[in-house]
Amino acid sequence: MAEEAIVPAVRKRGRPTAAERRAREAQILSTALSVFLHSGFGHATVDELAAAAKVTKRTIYAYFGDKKALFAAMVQDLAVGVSLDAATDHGTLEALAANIILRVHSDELVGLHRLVIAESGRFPELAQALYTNGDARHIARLAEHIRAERGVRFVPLAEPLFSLLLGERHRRRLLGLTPPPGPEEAAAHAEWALEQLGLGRH
Amino acid sequence: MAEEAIVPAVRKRGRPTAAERRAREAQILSTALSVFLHSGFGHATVDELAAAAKVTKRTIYAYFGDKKALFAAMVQDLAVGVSLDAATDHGTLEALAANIILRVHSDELVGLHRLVIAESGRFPELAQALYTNGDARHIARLAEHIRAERGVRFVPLAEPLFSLLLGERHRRRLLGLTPPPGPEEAAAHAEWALEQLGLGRH
DNA sequence: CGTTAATGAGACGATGTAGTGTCATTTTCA
DNA sequence: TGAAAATGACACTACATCGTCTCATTAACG
Repeated sequence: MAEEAIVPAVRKRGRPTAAERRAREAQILSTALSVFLHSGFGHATVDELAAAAKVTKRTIYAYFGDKKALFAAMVQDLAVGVSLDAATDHGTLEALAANIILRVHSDELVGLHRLVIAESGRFPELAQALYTNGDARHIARLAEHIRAERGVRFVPLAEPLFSLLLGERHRRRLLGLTPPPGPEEAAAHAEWALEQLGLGRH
Repeated sequence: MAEEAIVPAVRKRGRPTAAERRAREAQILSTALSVFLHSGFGHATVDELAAAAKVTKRTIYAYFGDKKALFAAMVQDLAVGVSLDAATDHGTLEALAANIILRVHSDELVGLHRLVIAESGRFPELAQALYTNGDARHIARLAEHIRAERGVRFVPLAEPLFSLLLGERHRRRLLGLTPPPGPEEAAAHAEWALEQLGLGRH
């Protein structure tokens, strides 16, 4: 997604400074994401990964060892950044719910889930990392807001609420059958889900 | 899974009868499932598929053309058989719900979903087939039973009910993080889901 | 300023695997 | 009974792609 790093793209020979080295590493990890998301682990070639990062294969192998290690490093790196942006922290439960819907339908998260589901046999630990930093965190957020805005006795509804927020729409999205919803759709669906569980604003 | 076909394994030369041909084709499709489920589309080799079906590559190519066509034929073939067994037709809504939970957690359906999600970019039509013959059919069954046992005004709850029946447990199952539930767990969870939506037996 | 680390460029070897060709063999079908 | 279909066995081609190697080049570092 983000083709531009903080430091301008490094593309020259010679020994790099420490900062350049870090920038290059970040650049590889970042572009690897989009390549893996687009092609999957099996179909993405190392040449493709190198070209996307504007680096040679030589560098990739020097940095990460091999393709699997790069993949693992990428997912680990992402597991940190994937968590909900704190921007939604101060909204209402309704707003948070709508935001979560938009987030889980994003190309980034959908692609990551597809990738990890596909490779869950070969990279079991990645699935755990993704779930912990993704769904589990979303549910925790919902629980916080429910306690603050509806009362502690409604907290157990956080998980079913999350399930309803995703719903069939998200299953179809994972299968590539439906496009992501727009903001209005997300808001409407959030309201509806809250109603179903008796969490609607009365 | 089912290594034994109805007709004994065909392993001889010479021109086969029409029945033998059909049996061989079914055998290839059946063993292809287990191979693809185990290795994924990319990692499964045609030699592996041939060996599993006790057939030579030559025959596979004669029957299906190429690897992609075999994969497509397999999913098409399965989409028909994957639908709920009619055995649950005469039970209560509670029993149907519990049965659906067990079914969607089965190795077969979970593996199929993983496969199709992984290849959704390359085989979009397979995703549609799987959804239509899987989830969509489950929801339709639920709707029928809800109308018959609870009243027509509750029919719109069929879809959210299905979402709750799957819930986080099923998402974790897809990621390989949780084993399938047992019958008691499934029944308990079904009751709980029905309660949440006001569909519980009172 | 010389040494050396790090890289670009791209050729290269090794390997795995999709798909085909050949030939003998066995069985069906006319 | 004879021709043709279908298959097993398996060598073989074609090709993609992982990972390494060589060499020149540039800049960091002592």
